[in-house]
Amino acid sequence: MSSKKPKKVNIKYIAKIAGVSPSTVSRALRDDPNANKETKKRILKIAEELDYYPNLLAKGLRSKRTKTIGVILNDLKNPLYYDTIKAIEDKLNEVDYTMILCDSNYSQEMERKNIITMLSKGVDGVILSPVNAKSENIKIIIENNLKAVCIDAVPNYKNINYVYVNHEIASFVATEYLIKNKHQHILLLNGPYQLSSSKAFLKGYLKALKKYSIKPNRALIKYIDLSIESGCEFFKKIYQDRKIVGNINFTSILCLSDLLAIGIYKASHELGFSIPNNYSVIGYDNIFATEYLSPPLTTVHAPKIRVGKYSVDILLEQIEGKDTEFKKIDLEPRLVERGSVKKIS
Amino acid sequence: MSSKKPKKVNIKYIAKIAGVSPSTVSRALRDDPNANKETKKRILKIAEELDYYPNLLAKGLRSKRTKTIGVILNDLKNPLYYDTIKAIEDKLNEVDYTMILCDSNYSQEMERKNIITMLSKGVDGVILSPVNAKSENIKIIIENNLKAVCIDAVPNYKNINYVYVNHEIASFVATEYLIKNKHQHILLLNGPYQLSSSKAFLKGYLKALKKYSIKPNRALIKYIDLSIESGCEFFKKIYQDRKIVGNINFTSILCLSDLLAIGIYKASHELGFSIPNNYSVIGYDNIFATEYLSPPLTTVHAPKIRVGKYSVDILLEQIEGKDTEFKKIDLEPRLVERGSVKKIS
DNA sequence: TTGTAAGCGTTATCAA
DNA sequence: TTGATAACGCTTACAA
Repeated sequence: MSSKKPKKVNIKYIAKIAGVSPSTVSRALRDDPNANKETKKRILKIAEELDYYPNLLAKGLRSKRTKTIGVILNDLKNPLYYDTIKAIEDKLNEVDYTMILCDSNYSQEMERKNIITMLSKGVDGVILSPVNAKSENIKIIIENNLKAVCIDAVPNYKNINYVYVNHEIASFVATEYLIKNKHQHILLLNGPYQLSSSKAFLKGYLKALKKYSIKPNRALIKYIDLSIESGCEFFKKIYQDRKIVGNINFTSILCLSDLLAIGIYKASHELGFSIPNNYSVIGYDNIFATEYLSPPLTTVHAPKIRVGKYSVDILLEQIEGKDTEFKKIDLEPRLVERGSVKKIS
Repeated sequence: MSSKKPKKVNIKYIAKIAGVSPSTVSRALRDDPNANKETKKRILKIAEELDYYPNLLAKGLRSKRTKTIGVILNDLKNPLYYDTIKAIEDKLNEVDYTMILCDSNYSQEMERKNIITMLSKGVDGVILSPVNAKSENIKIIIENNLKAVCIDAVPNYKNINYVYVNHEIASFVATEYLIKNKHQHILLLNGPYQLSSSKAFLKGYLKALKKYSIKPNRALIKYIDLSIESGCEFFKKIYQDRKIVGNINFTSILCLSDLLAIGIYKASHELGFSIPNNYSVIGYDNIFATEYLSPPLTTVHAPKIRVGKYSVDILLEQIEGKDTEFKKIDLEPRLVERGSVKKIS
C-alpha cells in the first residue's frame, strides 16, 4: 500500500510516514510532556523534511487560541500611529503572534464591522483606538469577553483596559506654555466635534485659560478634520475672512494634531506669513519629521511607542491568564520646545 | 426538550431555533441560490437577533478561502510604506478582506518565518517586499502556490507577480538632474549593500554618470542603513574626516531614501552648514512631510498608493481565478523639484 | 428546496 | 507513552 504525498502535508500524513498515530504526531509537534523523547525527535525530523507547516485554522478552531492580535485604528493615515504599530509588531514578533490591522476611518459602523471581524477570526485580543469613548461597539467587546486594550481614549466602560495619553494634560501644558509666552488670544484647532480626543483637548485648553483668568472665546474654538489639507484650507479661510474668528486678533494656534500644525505651515508658505512672527503654532503628538520643519515645530510629545508596548504587554498577560484585573494606564505627554512659538514682549 | 443558548451562537443553534437543518442555515447565510427566499429571510432575522457572527476559522478550514491577505514588509518603520498600507487596507475593506501585517526587519530568516505563518494561516494571497530579489523565500511562495505580489523589487523568478517602482530610473533621473545643475561630484548614499534596491539604485546612478561622461568614483558610493540617524551620523563622520570620501569635494548627495536625506538635514542643523548652498541633497520616495522641510526636499516621487492598489487588484483577480497570468508592472517614479538642489554656476 | 452525512486538520479525552 | 475517537463550526455532495 503506497502512501503518496498529499497536496498539503498534514499530521495524518506524517503519522503514516512515521508509523505512529496522528495524536502522537500532534503531541510531538506541540512538545507535549506526554511524548517519548525519541519518537518526538524522529517525528520532528520527518516534519522538517516534509516541509510541514501547521494549519493554523484547524488549530485555532480546535484550541480556541490563534496567537493573533487585532489592531483597529481610526485613521491609518495619521503618522501618529506608525510608531505604535511598529512597537506592537515588534513585541508580537518576539512571542510569535501576528497582527491583523484594520482602519475604521472614524466611522462607528466600520468600527463595529471590524470588531466583529476580529471576533469571527478568533483573535486572542484587540487593541482599539475607539471612534468614541462611549461607543456601543466597546460593549460588543465586553459582552463577547474579547480581551481588549483601548488606546487614544478613556472608554466609558469599567470592564476594559486602556492605555491613554492624557489629551487634557497635553492641551493644558501647551496652552499654559503659550500663555507664559504672553499669548492671550489662542485659536484652538480641534479635531472633529464628536471625537473623544477633541473633548479632552478642549477641557485642558479651558482649564489653562481659567487658571490664568483668560476668558475663553467661542469664536476661537474650531472643529475640523485631522489632516494637513484640512488645516491648511481652514486657516486660509480664516486668513481671508476674519469674521470666522469673530474678528479677534489671535496670536497663536494650538492644534490637536501635528497634522493640522503642518497644515498651517503649508498655509504660511502659500500666503506668505511667518511662523512664529505672525502666528505662533503648537502641535500635539510629535509625529515624524516635525523636528525638521522650519521652524522646528513646538509640540507636545505623545509616548507612542510606549502605548504600543504596554498595550501588548497587558493583552499577553491577560491572554495567558496571569492577570485578569483591568489595567488603566494614563501616560503623560510632555512639551517639546522648539521654534514655532514666539515670546511676545 | 429545551435548547439553551450555547456560549457562542453557531449555525447549529440557529438551525434548532429556526427548526431547520444546519445546511439550510448555512445556505441562507451564504445567500446560496438553493435557498427559499422566505426561509432565508427568516433565518437571517434569527441570526441577527442572536448576534450571530460566523466562525471564520471553521469557514476557512472547510472552504480553503479566508478572505485574508498577508502583507510582509521589510521595515515597518519606514514611512514609505504607510501610503501603500493605507491603500491596501482601503481596497481590501471594499471587498471585505482583512490584512495581516508583518515586518521582516531586513532579515531573510524572519521573512521566511513570516511567509510560513501566512501559509499556515491560510491567507488567500500575500504582498511581499522581499529582503532580496533572489531570496530563497520567494521559492517557498511559488512551491506552495501562494498567490503573491512582490513590491519594491523585481524578483529573480518568473512565476510571480510584481509591482515595481523602478529604482534604476529613479536614481538615473535624480543623477541627471544633479548633473544638469552642474554637479560633477555626487555622493551616493545607498542602502545596505545586499538590498536589491541598492543595486538598482547604483545602476541608475552609474548610467547617468556614464551618459554625461563623468567618471564614477568608488569613494563616493556608500552603503548605510536606511534611517534618519544612520544618515545623520554617517554624514557627520564624513564632514569630520574627508578621507572617507577620498578627499573629494563633492557638491551634492543622492540618497536612496528620503530618510537619509532628512538625516543630512539633521546633520546640517547640528553642524551648521547650509542646504543647498554647501551641499545639494536629493532624496527618493517623496515620503510624508518632505515638502514642508526647509528647504523643501527635492526628491523622486514613488507612486506608493498605486503600488498598494495595483497589488491588491492583481491579487484579487487571481484569487477569483479570473486571471492566472503573471503580472509584471513597472511603475515610473518622477522627479519632484523643490528647494534642496542648487544650480552651480 | 431541504436534510443527511462526511470531512477540512487539528486537539482533547479516554482507554489501552 | 500511545492510539482510537469525538469534536471544534463550517461547507458540500448527495439523496430525498
